[in-house]
Amino acid sequence: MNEQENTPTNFIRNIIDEDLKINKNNGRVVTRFPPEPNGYLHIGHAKSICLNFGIAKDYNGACHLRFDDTNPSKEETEYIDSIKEDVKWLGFDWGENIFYASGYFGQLYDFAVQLIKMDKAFVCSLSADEIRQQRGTLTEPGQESPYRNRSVEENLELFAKMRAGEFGNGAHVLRAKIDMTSGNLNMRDPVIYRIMHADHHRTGGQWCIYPMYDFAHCLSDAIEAITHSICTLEFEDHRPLYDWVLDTLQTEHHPQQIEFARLNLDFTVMSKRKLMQLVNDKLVSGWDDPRMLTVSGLRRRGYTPASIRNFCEQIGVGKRNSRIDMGILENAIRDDLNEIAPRVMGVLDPLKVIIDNYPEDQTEELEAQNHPQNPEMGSRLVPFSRELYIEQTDFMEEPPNKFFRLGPGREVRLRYGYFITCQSFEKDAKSGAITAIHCTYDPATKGGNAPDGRKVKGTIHWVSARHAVKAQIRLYDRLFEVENPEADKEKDFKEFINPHSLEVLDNCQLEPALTAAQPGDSFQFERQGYFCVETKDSTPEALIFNRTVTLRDSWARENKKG
RNA sequence: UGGGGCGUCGUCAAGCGGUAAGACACAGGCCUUUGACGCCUGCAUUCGUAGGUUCGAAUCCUACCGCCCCAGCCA
Repeated sequence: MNEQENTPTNFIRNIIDEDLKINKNNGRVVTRFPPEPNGYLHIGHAKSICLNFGIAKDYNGACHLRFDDTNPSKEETEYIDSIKEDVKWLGFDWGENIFYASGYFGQLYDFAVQLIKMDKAFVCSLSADEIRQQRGTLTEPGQESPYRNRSVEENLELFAKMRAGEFGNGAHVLRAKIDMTSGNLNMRDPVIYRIMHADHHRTGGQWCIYPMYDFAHCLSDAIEAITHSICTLEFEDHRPLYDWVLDTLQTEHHPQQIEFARLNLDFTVMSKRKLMQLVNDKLVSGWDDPRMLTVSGLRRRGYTPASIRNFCEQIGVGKRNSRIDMGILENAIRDDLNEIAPRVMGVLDPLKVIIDNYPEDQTEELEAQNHPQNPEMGSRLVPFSRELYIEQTDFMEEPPNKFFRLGPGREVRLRYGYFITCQSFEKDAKSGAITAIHCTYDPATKGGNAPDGRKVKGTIHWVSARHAVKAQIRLYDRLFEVENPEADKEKDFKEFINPHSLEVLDNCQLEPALTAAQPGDSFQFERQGYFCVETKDSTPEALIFNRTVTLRDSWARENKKG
């Protein structure tokens, strides 16, 4: 499907439009997506990616991919690789503009020295606990550190020694000298450098002091001459510090920080920390478990890049804390797959049908459209024979009036096949389960049309038993049972995991054309939903499909209503 | 009791002083060899509340009310 040509506007685009009007930044627009490589990207990051790269694209600007790798104790190369893969897969291109905060460590160090020389920063030798105690509270001002008035010379010397590795972790920190009485806690002489004897995944053992976010981020933005630095709401309180650093250092560029509301989705959690817990506690199979709202999970589940981009466009960008309905995400993937997925027949829960008046050893090849709305996608031949499988749910012993499917004496159409009428059925005496049904077919209705013009209300899918390919199908449901797993203050979010979020069906019967399906290929199993070939576990000998999303089912809804 | 934000349909969200877009959801109807898709219709006399300014306010002013974020040597 086509993505909308004109992206809906939002307050950030309005700001940029205004900036352009007054020729701010000489008309340049440069954004950046700055992930910390400490986890996999999720749908919330996708929103930010679409926002930043989308703006760059629409304003003929650029969007930098910059890894905010200032904390070696949490970051790993594995995450860098996955992030790059995910951004690319989503359809965005950073071109030459890939950067690392760690690439600026030298410059950042020099900026810190400059701050010290301006008497705007000092080495503080208080412990972490002491600093916390002296920071004050939300309503009381903090106290100034006893080390606040060290001489510039002493600060310079101490900072050099910090860098040289003469002190252990935590012995000293470098703090900006701002205002311990500020109502904004971030301005109460924030720590901007800490000692951390740890190898960095990119700079190795070169450094044993690392800059804090508030110092590294704004300066990285300035170094790259970013024009609009878009981040989430919780950084609103940091903006004064962002501006303070750049103003005091009088950097050539001073990007504008703009905050927007992060994405929250119903029935899931959206923080890397919590997603990591699910992985580590083995509650899911990994970061790319198809139930995870990670980019890699969605990809494995069968979501397309276009569907995610459309979703991000539909939800908009604002400053309100909101919670988006899962239905919007599902609608986005249905919308895309409806256009592009070939149609195919597969029976998830098979029920044997014997067509008593069909010759025992006969087989026919019936033509089926790959996409009824798009004839260009062609057709295929589907084998038909005396014994078939239909969906267990397509037969009822005592069907209600509005049930359009099979029941004793009822006639239905087999899609692209024949009209069949149920004559009798076999039932397991003990369990009461229907084990097989006997039908007769009308040879005149081949292909699905009755020459006498008679109509049937129902059309059901089927598969020839003799020709069927057996496959495993994994059905997914929302990972959590409650709308907001994080809302309960008493209970841990993991207690709300939906025990039925994964259901594995091992006896599915598919039409033989599916043998040729390749990992990642998506199909619509008619009347069921969209499914894709599992990328990790499926083999040509043992096909495995993931259900991406069901089709809308107004019959099920009607039933629920009662 | 400090500082920073936010309050427009069930859920998102436009709107920027001229008389409430759109999307999803929902309800009806049409179409149908997918109870899918598609199509049509309906869906906020009202914008957290109360005042005020104005010919005119969701948009400006004032005061309340409610919700979110901040006390990492995390980002």
